Amino acid sequence: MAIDTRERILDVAERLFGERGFQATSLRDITAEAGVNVASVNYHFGSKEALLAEVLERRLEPINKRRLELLDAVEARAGDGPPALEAVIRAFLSPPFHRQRAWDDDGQGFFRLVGRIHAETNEDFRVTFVKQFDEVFRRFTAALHRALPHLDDADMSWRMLFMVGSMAFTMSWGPTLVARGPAAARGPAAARDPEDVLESLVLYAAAGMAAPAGAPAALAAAGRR
Amino acid sequence: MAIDTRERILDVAERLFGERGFQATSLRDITAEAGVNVASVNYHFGSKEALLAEVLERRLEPINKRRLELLDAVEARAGDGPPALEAVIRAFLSPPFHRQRAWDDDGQGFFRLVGRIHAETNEDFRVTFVKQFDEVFRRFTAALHRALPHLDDADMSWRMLFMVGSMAFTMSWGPTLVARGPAAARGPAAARDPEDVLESLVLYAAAGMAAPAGAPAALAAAGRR
DNA sequence: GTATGATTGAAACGAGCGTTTGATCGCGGG
DNA sequence: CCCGCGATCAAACGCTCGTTTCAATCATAC
Repeated sequence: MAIDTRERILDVAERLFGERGFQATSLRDITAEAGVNVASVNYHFGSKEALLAEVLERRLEPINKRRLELLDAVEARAGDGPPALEAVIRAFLSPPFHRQRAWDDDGQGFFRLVGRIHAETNEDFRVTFVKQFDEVFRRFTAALHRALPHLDDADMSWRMLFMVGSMAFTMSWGPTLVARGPAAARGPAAARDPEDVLESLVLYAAAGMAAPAGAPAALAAAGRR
Repeated sequence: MAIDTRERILDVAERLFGERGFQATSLRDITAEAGVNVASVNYHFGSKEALLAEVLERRLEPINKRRLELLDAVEARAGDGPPALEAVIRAFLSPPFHRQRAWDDDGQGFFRLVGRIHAETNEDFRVTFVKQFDEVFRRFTAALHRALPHLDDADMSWRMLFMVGSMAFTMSWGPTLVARGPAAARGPAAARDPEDVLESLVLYAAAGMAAPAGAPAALAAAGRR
């Protein structure tokens, strides 16, 4: 019926998974909206989980490729010296945002899906999901270590987790807050361009990353407990 | 059968919702593990969603109360001057962490649940969920505005979103990464005390919050695009 | 000791799920 | 012309879900 059944399923699934979550979206919801038969999902993808994997990979692959390209450029510019912290962080954060030209764009489905996926599905799927980022994490960890030599491995790991958390949360909640959030989180100009939010996030993450390393609690304990 | 059926259900539900997510946990899973009848959930709570709401409220209410107490103390100490940024942020971030004495503690269920819940359930539930934080957000927004007068409303809203994102993500993924994360996110000392992670997060968030305000993209566009 | 209202129990309900089946369609190559 | 094959379709399968029913049980006050 459709020009390309596979593509139609992927498009609708991306949007619905993003809007309602993976578990809460049924294959019948997807296929009805795409105007295709229920069986076509299992025919083309094998299972609902495999469909999710393909939805994610279709978008994440180019995003992670772009991240590495941008990092290459930043490191080339730095030569032998340490790369510029803000540039490294921008290389990491900007690719997913550049799919999102406006908060109510068509790309919103994927945008929110990526935010959601970090907290959904089971432990096994998390491991699979994380694997897609292995090289990206390795490269960016190394670059950030060069830019921030005062951080040890543990500090760096946790701070990267903080940064990813800010990003994921913004992608997941940004559209909600802009559209109809609580008064406290909706300033007069809160609904800014996604590009502005990216800039804001880059500044925030760069400052957070560059914060002085704290003493372990074991050492500070006497003064605090 | 049990000493208190209600309490047993709440305890098990908290843990399973945290481990597997809300949608992926069935009432039969919960009641079987709690050793009570399936019907008792609907008898005591009315529905599965109402059970989730009660699981959350049981923990969030004291946490938010504690946040406001700590903020009161910080503001009292500041007198008429601006409150100390790091102290305000610590007042916000520390209460949920203080339930989590170790990464494999009993409190882990709730810890992960709070992280999860930010990305799960439907849009309607989000609104309900956010309402629980109305006063907390208002008070902390005001305090942070006093500590950081250079930020406008929009900047402040987004940066608070970033901070909450780091917190939620850490609560959701921390246990996973500590237990069996990817090599890149597992330094030799990554599995530090939750208290250390809290300190790390406070430093990160304080530095991020204090970052200079960026120019809107519209103004910076010429130089960037 | 029995009446009473709260609680628990086993069983079933109807709906919806992901998946499978087997017939049918459309169409390019022999 | 029809064969073969990938794609699509309606229908059904088996299962699990949240919820409901209604009888049995318990604790307590009289």
